[in-house]
Parts: sequence; C-alpha cells; structure tokens
Amino acid sequence: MHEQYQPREIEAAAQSHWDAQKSFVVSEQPGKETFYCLSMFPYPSGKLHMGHVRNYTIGDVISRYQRMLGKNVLQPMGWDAFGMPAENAAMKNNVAPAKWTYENIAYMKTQLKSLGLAIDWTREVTTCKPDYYRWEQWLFTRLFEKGVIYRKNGTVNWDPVDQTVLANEQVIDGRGWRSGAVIEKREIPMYYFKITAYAEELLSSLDDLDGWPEQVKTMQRNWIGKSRGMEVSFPYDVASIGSAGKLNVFTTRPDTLMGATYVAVAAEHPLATLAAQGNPELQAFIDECKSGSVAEADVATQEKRGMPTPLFVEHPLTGDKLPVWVANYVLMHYGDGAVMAVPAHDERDFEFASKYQLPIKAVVRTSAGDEVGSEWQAAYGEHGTLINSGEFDGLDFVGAFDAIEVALLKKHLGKSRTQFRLRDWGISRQRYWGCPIPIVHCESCGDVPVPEDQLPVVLPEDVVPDGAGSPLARMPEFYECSCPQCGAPAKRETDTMDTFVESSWYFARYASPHYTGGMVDPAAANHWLPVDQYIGGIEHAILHLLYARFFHKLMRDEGLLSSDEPFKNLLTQGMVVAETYYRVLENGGKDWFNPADVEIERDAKGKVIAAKLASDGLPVEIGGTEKMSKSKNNGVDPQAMIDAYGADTCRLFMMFASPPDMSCEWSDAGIEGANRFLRRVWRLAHGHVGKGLPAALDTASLSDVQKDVRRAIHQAIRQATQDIGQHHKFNTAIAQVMTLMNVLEKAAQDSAQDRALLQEGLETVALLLAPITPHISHELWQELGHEDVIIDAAWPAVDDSALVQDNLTLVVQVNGKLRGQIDMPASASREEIEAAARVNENVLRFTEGLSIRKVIVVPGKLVNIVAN
RNA sequence: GCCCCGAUGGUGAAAUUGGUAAACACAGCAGACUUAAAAUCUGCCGACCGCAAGGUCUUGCCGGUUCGAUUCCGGCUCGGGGCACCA
Repeated sequence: MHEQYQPREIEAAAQSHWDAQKSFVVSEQPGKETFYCLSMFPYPSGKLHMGHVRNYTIGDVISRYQRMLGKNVLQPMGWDAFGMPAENAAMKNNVAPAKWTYENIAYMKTQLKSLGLAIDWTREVTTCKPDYYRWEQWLFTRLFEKGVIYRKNGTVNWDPVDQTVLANEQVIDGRGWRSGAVIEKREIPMYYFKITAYAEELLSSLDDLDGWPEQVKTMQRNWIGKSRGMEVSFPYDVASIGSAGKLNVFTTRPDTLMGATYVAVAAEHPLATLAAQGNPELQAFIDECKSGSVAEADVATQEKRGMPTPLFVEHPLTGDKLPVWVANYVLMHYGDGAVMAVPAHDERDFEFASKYQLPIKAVVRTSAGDEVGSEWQAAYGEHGTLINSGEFDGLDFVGAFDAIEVALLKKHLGKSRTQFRLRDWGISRQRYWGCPIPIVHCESCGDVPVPEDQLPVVLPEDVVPDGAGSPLARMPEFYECSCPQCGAPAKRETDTMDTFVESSWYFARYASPHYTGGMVDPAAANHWLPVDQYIGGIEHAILHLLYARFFHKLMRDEGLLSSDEPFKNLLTQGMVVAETYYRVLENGGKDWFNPADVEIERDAKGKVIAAKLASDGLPVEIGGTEKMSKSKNNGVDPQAMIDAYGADTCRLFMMFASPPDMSCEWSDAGIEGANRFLRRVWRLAHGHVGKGLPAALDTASLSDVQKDVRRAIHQAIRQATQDIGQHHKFNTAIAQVMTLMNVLEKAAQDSAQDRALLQEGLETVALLLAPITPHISHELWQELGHEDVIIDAAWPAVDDSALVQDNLTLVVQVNGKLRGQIDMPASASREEIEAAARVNENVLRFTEGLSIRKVIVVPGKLVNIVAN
C-alpha cells in the first residue's frame, strides 16, 4: 500500500477493473429484486457542468447503495440530443448540428466515465439517431390514427424580419433576439397531443405517488387545475350586430353572476373581430394586443388594457344590457376566450373596472362587509352570503351555485361544468434539429401518416441552418414524396417535434435499447419499470415530468407496458450556485469575472470584505451567489476539479456540501477539506495495514474504552444507513463517517483486540463511503485483506448489542431554560429522574422562592420543571 | 401577475414525532513540529456582560398556540424555481 493517497492511480485502476469485469452491465435475472435508478439524461451542450456532476453522483450513490443491498441495479445513461443549442452553435460556427452534437457526446462521455459512475453503457440511448426516433414516429402515427393527435391552429412568436418562429427564450422584451424586431403573435397549424383527455387520470394518480415530493405533486395539481364552475351564455343584442348568437364564458364563481357588469373577450375572439369591422380604432387596438411574446409570464405582467366595442350582450337572468370589451388580460386559449366580469369580487376585474369607470356591484357579503370600497381588499374575493341578487339573496356559495344553475338550465343559458387549466400539448416546431413529424400532406387524401414500413422518416444530418425559417421547408429532396394512400405527388411535413417528446419515453427504451421489434420489448419494460428512483433538477417539476407521465399512460394504452406511472420515487435536486464578481462598465452593463480569477480579502474573523482580480490587482464587486451560468461567468469546470483532486474528492465534496434537494454552493476551500478527509482515511489505513492484518475481534471481551469505540462504529452504521437509505441525506451520512474517523484516529492500537477493532472500524469506513467515493473504497477493501470487490460486498449491519449504554445524560430545564445536566442509569424510573432533577444544585438556585407547578419528564431526553 | 419552495454563526450546514440550537466541515485565531515552507497535530471559535463560576440574547421580520417552537398557526419581507417553443 502506497504511503500517499494517489487518486489518479487508484481511480484508473478501479475503473479499468470495472470495465474489464463489465461490473455494471445488467440483464434480467428472474427472481432477483430489481432496482432501476435513473438520472435525467443530459443535453450534450459541450462539456459537463457541475449540475450534471451533482445529478449523476446522487444517482450513482443510490445505485451503488442498492447494489450493496443485494439488488439487480440498472443505471443507464443517454443523450437528449435534439434541441435549439445545436442550431445556434451551427449558425455561429458554420457546422452541422449533427456533427456538433456527436462530438459533444463523445467528449462528455469520457467526462462521465472519469467520474466512475456505475453505468451500464451498453444501454446508451441517443435521441437524434434514427433507431431511437423511428419509434417515436411510429407511436405518432398510431396516436394520429386513434385521434389522440390532431391538427389545429396555435399561436407562436413571429419575427417579421427574420421571417421565422421564435421560442419564448428568443424573445427579449418583446423583440427578436437576433433581428431586434417587435414580435407578433401569429396563428399557424400545428399537431397536438390530446393530453387533456388524460387530465383526470394525471391528476388522480398523483395521489398514489407516495415517493414523490409533496411540493412537486402540488405544482402538478395546480398546473392541471381542475375546477368546477358554470358555463354561462350571454345572448347577443341582435339589433346592434345584425346577427344573433350567444357569448359563452366559463366561471368558477357563478354565485356572483348578478354582479356581472360587463363582459370581456380576448383580442383574437370572433366577437372582437366582428366588432372591429369598420372600426379602425378598435382594429388598431386588437393589432396592438397581437404584438409581444406568447409567454404567459409576459401576458400576465403587462398593463391591463382594454377598449369598449359598440356591442352589448344580455345578462342571462336579468336581461340587462352588458357592454362587450376587448381586454388584453383575457387569454384566448383558456376557457372560451371570454370572461364575465364581476369587478366587486374579482381583483383583475376590479382593477380593470376602476381604470375604465365601469360599474362595480357588490353581490356577496364578505368579512369586509356589504360594500366595496375604492381600494381592492383580499376579502372581496371571499365566498359569503348573497346580497343584491334578487331571488338568490341569502343563499351561500353552494346554495347559490345550485339555484343559479337551475335558473340557467331553465333558460338553456348555462350548466355546470368541470374545467381544466391544462391545455393540449402542441408539438410542432418549425425547426430543423428535431424528430421529423411522420405525416404526408396529400391534396386528395389529406394528412396521411407515414406507414410503418416507410419509417423512419430520416432527418438529413448534413444541413447547416441559417436562422431564417426551417431548412427542411427549403429542401425539395426532403419534402417531395408521393402519397402513401393514393400514390399521387404529395408534400412531406417539414415541422419537427418538440424535444420534450424524446425525453418523455427514454426511460422505457433503456429496458430494451436495441430492440428492433418495437418501441419497447414489453417483457423487458415490465421487468424494469417503473423506475424505482428518478433524479433530476427541480426545474423539471412540471413540464417534463407531466409529459413523461402522460407518455407512460399512452404506451400503457398501446399495450407496450403494464404499469400506470413511470417513476415510483422522485428526488428533485437543487441547483449548484457559486459566488459572482463583476465590474460596472461605462455603458452601465456588467463585466463578470470567474471566481477562479478573483482573490478574496478577509477581515480578522475570516469574513469576506473585498475581492480583487488576480490579473490586475484592482477591486471587483461581489455580486452574491447565483446559479452557475455562462452569463454570470461563475461556472466552475468540473473537469479541472477532477484532474486536480480526483473524482472521489469531487463526489465527496458535492455530497457533503448540502442535502441533494437544496441548492449547493461551490467552494474551493470545501473541496480542499474533502480531499484532506480522504487523505486522513488513507493514512490511518496505511498505518494499520502496514502492521499486518489482525486476528478476528472478540466482541465478548471488550474494555469500556473499546466498547465506546465499537459503539461509535455501529452508531455510524445505524445513522448512515438511515440517512442514505431513507432520507437521501448524504451530507449527514458523511458527517457520521467523519465523526467515526475522529474516534478511530484517537483509539489505541496497542493490543491485538485494539487492532481488530480498528480493522472493523476501517472496513466500516470503506463500506459506508463505498457508494460515495467508490474508487478509494475499492482500493481500501483490497488492502484490508478482502478477496471480493467492495461493489459486491454487503452493506454493513448494525450490531444492536454494541449500541447499549448503561448511563444516560439528561438535560434539566427550569421553565424551558437549560439549567443543568444529570447522569442517570438507563434503567432509571420517571420518579428517580424527577427526584434527581429536583435536587440539582442549579435547579434549586433557580426555583428558590418559587413553587413547582409541574414536572415534565421526557424519557432519555430531559426534565422540565415548571415553577412560578 | 399566478403556482411552488426557501431563509439558522464569518461560511456550507445539523437538529427522529414540538424537547440541550449550531453536530460535521470550511474559514479564522493561537500553539506544536520544521533551518524554512508545505503537510500534519493540539487548543479556541454565535453575540454581549463577567477574572471566573455563570448570566442575558440569538434560527429573515411581526404576532399567536405551548411547560417548551428552527419545527405548528396567522400576517409580512427578501431570495430562488416554473409559467406550456430553453432543456
């Protein structure tokens, strides 16, 4: 055993052993319990970032721990390889997205391997390869025929200068990021997944996901947004329009119907279009509403504006004339693109009505009273007893809901309805680097799905996009084809699919990644699925996880697999953040400096007081900790850290810095500390092994001091097992091992028994660290005299007899304040504990002159004496 | 704007069910070893008062429940994630 800890050699040796033995290649083994551990696959952006290192280390710790519990563990990896960054890189460097992507994959794969992850690389999946996406196209055609996919118009960001559709991310302050042109909303035909048909199930089966964080389930429930309300129809004023009709709205507050004072429609609503005929002013307003991005955050934060139309509708119950307004806060795609406005009981309506002097009529008695003042109060939105509502006066919410429904039904002007906030999933993208949509447009046959024997529709890989629309739409060799049904000349669809589609089913493909007979081999899929543990960033809490759940149900309904949900347990990891440093430029912008180039100045207590740039010695501003990003230039390159300290040190630091679901702050000093700890472990083991391996431990004849050491060993096992196995709190598990190391380093090494105890201690350290720092543990295990390898060793078991303690220290409080401690035999009764506490010197001092009202004894913990 | 989450020493954090706030580290300070440096080891380390024993205060802010609140409840402030074409 080498005297120094040499991570480079140790890690290379361990990794080549695993490679040679194919240690992490798994196959279905009937009868052996499976554990499918999956980390969200990366987008091959160029090189690994710290978020990847964190994600994959967490997954690896769980995988290796489960393997030590004796399970058949599957941990696969792949590449979410389609997406916009490849097109951007292509435009910047004049290189084809395919080439750029494949090169990135090759490099990032070497990086992942250097982390020593227990991955079955034979199952690698790359979503931009035809053998993957052909099954996505196959499913598309099946779903299209079933009607689960359909075509309708959708709204997109249109850049009028570049003549192209932009992603929300590419719209900055309402303008195109490259052209600077004001963005317009434009309607184009798209394909949609009918996810709303699964809304009810996506909602209800959340209740069965016990292994998911409550927070994520809440977000999904709110996103799906099931609400019970009323569909209400407002008949048009025939005379003023020259045609009759009904304006339909949906409301969750039909009890406030008698307080509706106007109705508002979205700019895209047919009624708005109708009203704008021969009304240039209104038309101008509608056009203005069409500028800006389609992102809801932009729409919802813009100033609420509106314009009256000359139109009126009739109140369905009173027959009163209500004016029709066009308002920019009404969303066309939610409900019916129109709302009934009750300014007295809805904050947005209140704001709008106040701005445009529309009437406000209170119809609910709230905790704020019967009146509505000039300032909005939260109480106005409460449920309460109806007032000013004619025959409905005095009814509560439920009573009014029912009575108003009866009244509306009688007039055929409304009925109760369940509404979802969830919208169908539009997947058409006018982009090149994505999976082609397998549809052929034929003049006589319409939209024809590409037959199975003609799949895949292969994406040409030698194309360099230029940012002006989709290149496929300009490639006759791609789009010219004949109709699969009638054989006439036809045009292939040139849109590609949303990249969320690929990431919605990759977890199933890993079960049978090379299967050529279908999307998945049902036997393999059912063997491995559902995923036992899924790990990824919290930023995916809604969209990706909802789409993957949806796809799983689609595949189930195709008969491809039998489970209802894809991910049994979910762990959402926090972000990796780091300090930022900048200087303000003359133009007011900021110049960001990488932490690696900045020197820190501290005061006597170690508090950071200033920072300067190493290269010029001049001060820089400290910008606070933020998510590692290119824009803030605060990224720390994991490769540099692995090269300098080794993978084990990086993994240990990452797992120790904070629990996985919290954000994790990068610290150069912290990684030094992690490295120091591994060197300490190595040094202790080296000293121990150098003296020859000891004989077996005789647990029956331990001295009190030796019992203390052994208790420390088994306390560490107990705690670390709980922390890793149950709570995924790797930071406290590591702290336990550190505490154990502190004990072992101080323990005697004189007698054979001492040395046997140290052997047990060091084996425990190696085993408890094995999932976290697998390379050093691999090496230590051999040095400690084991023939087998540590990845196949069993996780250590707690010897309860080692934990027994004869005496306990209890805390004594007076009125909840700590006043002393008493040592008591573990067997002491309540009465004995209370008696001992009462005569404690400090307790007597603080209870002098007071009478004791109550004594609370918490066994094994404390005594609280209540006195006054 | 809407939904979700978070806030504890100089720093990262810990605290089974409401029961000793600050475990384990990092940084810092003092010392040992060394010709020196590195490495390593030992001690101190929330704030304030005190020679000390000890005391008072302290978990973003305000209030409540409780013998006892970092933990539960109500109301704020600030920070983060998501908002359907970033992945």
